[in-house]
Order: sequence, then C-alpha cells, then structure tokens
Amino acid sequence: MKSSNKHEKIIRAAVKVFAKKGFFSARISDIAKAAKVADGTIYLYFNNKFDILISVFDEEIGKFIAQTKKLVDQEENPQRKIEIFALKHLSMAKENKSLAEIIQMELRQSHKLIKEYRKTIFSEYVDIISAIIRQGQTKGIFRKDVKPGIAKRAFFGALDEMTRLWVLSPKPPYDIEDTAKQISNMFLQGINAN
Amino acid sequence: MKSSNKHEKIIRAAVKVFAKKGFFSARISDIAKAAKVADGTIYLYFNNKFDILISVFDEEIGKFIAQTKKLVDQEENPQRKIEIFALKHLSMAKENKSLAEIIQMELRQSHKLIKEYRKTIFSEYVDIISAIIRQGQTKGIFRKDVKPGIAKRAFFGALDEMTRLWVLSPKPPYDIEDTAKQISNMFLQGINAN
DNA sequence: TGCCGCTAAATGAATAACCATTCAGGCACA
DNA sequence: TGTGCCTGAATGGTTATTCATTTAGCGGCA
Repeated sequence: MKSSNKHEKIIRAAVKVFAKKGFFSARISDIAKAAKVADGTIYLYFNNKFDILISVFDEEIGKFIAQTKKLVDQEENPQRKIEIFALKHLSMAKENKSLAEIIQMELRQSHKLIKEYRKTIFSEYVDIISAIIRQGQTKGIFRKDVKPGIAKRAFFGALDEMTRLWVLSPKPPYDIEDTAKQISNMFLQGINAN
Repeated sequence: MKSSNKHEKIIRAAVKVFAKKGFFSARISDIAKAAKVADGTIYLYFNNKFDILISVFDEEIGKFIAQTKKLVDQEENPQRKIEIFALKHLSMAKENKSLAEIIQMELRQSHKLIKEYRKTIFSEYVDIISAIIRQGQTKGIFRKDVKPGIAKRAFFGALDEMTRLWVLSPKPPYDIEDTAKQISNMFLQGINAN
C-alpha cells in the first residue's frame, strides 16, 4: 500500500467531515474513522489539524482553479468566456458539494493564516474575471466606465451567493445551466457598451 | 445599575471579541474581560456561549434589517430603491465593521442552528430586493425574463462580496458611495427592460 | 441620621469534560 | 530478526460552566 494512497484517503475523509461539522467541531477521530485509519496515523501524514485544512485547500481548490483557467483560455470571445466561467463555477458546486461547503465556511474564518491564504488563492481565481473584463473593454465590447476591480467582485459574489443556495439546500432549487446563463446574461447586459 | 446595562455591555464586548477571534477561538474570559465583568456574570445573562452569538445576531442584525426596510419603503421609484439598498448595505459594513465581520464569518458556519437561523433572517433581508424587482417588473421598468429569486441573490452576493473586501482590508480600498453607485448601476442596466 | 438585616447581583476559583497530540508497542513482510 | 508502517490508549492542556462566597443596595426602625 502506497503512502500516497493514505494521504489521499485522509484528505477525502477530511473534506467530508469538515463539510459536515465545520473545522472546529470536527474531531480528528472523526476524520480517522471516516478514512478508516487510526487517529495516530493522521499524524504520520500531517503535522496537525490545521495542516489538514490547508492541504485540502491547496490540493483540491488548486486543481479546480487550474481547470477553470484552461477552459477560459480556450475561448476567444469575452462574452463567451464569462458564460463559461459561470457555468464552471456552478458546476463545481454541484459536483463537489462538500468542497463547495468548505470554501463557503472555512475560507471566511478570521484565523490569520486562512485570511492570508484566502487573499492569495482567491485573487488568482477572481483575477480571471477582471482579465476578461479588461480584454472586453479593449475590444470596445464592455463599458469603459466599469471598474474591473469592482465588476469582478460583483460577478464572483453573485455566483458565490448562488453556490450558497446549493450548499444550504438539500436539493438544487434551480437548474445549474439556467442559473449560469441568467447570471452571466444579466452581468453581460450590465457591463455592455452600447 | 440596571441589569439591561450589563446585558448590553456583554453583547458589545462579544461583538468585538467574536469579530477578532471568531466564535470558536473566542474565550468566555476574553468577553468577560472586554465587558469588564466576571466570567460568571455572563451566565446570569446568557445560557451559554452559543446563546451569546445568537443574541448578537438577533439584536444587532434585527435592528439593521428594520432600518433598511424603513429606508427603502420611503422611496417610490424601484431604481432608486435599489440604489438606497446598496448604499445602506455598504455603509453598515463601514460603520459597524465588527458586526459585518461576524456576519461574514459566523453566519456561514455549518452548525445546524446557525444554518436555520441564517435561512430565516436572511430571507427576510434578501426578500426586500426581490420585492423591489417584482414591483419594477410590474411597472415595466425591469426585464420580465429575469427571475427575482436569482436576481436578488446576484445583487446581494455582489454587495456581500464587496463587504468582504472591506472586512479583510485594513482600509477601504474603494469609496463607499462610488461602489454602491457602480454596483447598483451595473445591476440596473443588467435588469433594465429595453 | 445611623444602624441592621435582607435580597439580588456579582465574583472568580474549582470542576469537569473534551479532544489534539504523543508514543510505547504490535504487525507484516523481507 | 530487522525495518517501517500503523495502532489506539494515555497524556496534558485548554476552557466552558458551576457554585460557594462576597458585595452592594435598599427599606425599616430607633
């Protein structure tokens, strides 16, 4: 049995347990049980509880951001790029509900390290949006008086709030694709140059 | 010395301590020290630590929602209503940073009670927006194909994400009124009927 | 006014529970 | 038998909550 195997098993278990209980209420023994290893084994692969959380962020969220970038890069048209981003974001929330839940909850903690972490990793993600906006402004498709720094947050915030709905509800109250279309549509009309 | 005085002192101290450390890392003795009372005194006014958090929500957030409703009701024009809502929301974050911080963090916890709580109190708040949208649709000002349930979340999410920026940054990176105007402007153009 | 006794409020040290982390030993395979 | 991985009970530190004791305020009485 490869050690990497166990590392992964623990990460996967942690995603589930953190999502269900939140970081502080989750016990190491919960994670151990879910991963089917002994409590002590966890400390062979991670330094401490916090380190598990950080690893979840790094490995799972990092993967997702890379995917999104790649998808967006494959498209030329800024408007289509926006639509793709929205759809990818919401699909993630649907397909990986536990991870979405952790992003929702834990990345907003006041813990210093998490705050720093959030700034770094999320800037990278949200800046995908502002890059698209600037590109569209250069091409004359988007209004020039819209500040990319504000617009990117507005768009991300809208998607994030929809995600919250998914996370809180047992069943998706709206269709993912409809929602992505509606949100990006509204946003595109909002920043559309006449 | 009135007992209500002490209740309030504790609540105010709790807002500060929770904002700084987060609910789980905040110690009762921290709150007691900040409120200048003995640890035990807190239990004369609250059942337990969680009860303090809930009271913070009830009393402080409740106050704020009532204010917002009143402001919005005083205006007739749906577009102006939207602008007023945005400005009020962002002003709150600026003027009461600690409270905004707690809303950002704690209302997203996975704790069952908090989840329930969030649903109830936030529906009330966000439904102010959907009511405005419906009103505008009836008047023919807003697009009819926009779903109020989605649009309200998009707008709220945009504001909430800007709030997060305030909360995370030591100094507001954008001017409140500019931001409120930019966000509501973008949103209004986005849902504008032609 | 000054004193006494009573009640409610406040105190903070002691308790008790919880749980992250450690580590002495066990197991399996070469 | 030696090596490396794994185990899970024991440890120790932390902190919410309790409660025996103190303090403050008040009314009645001489």
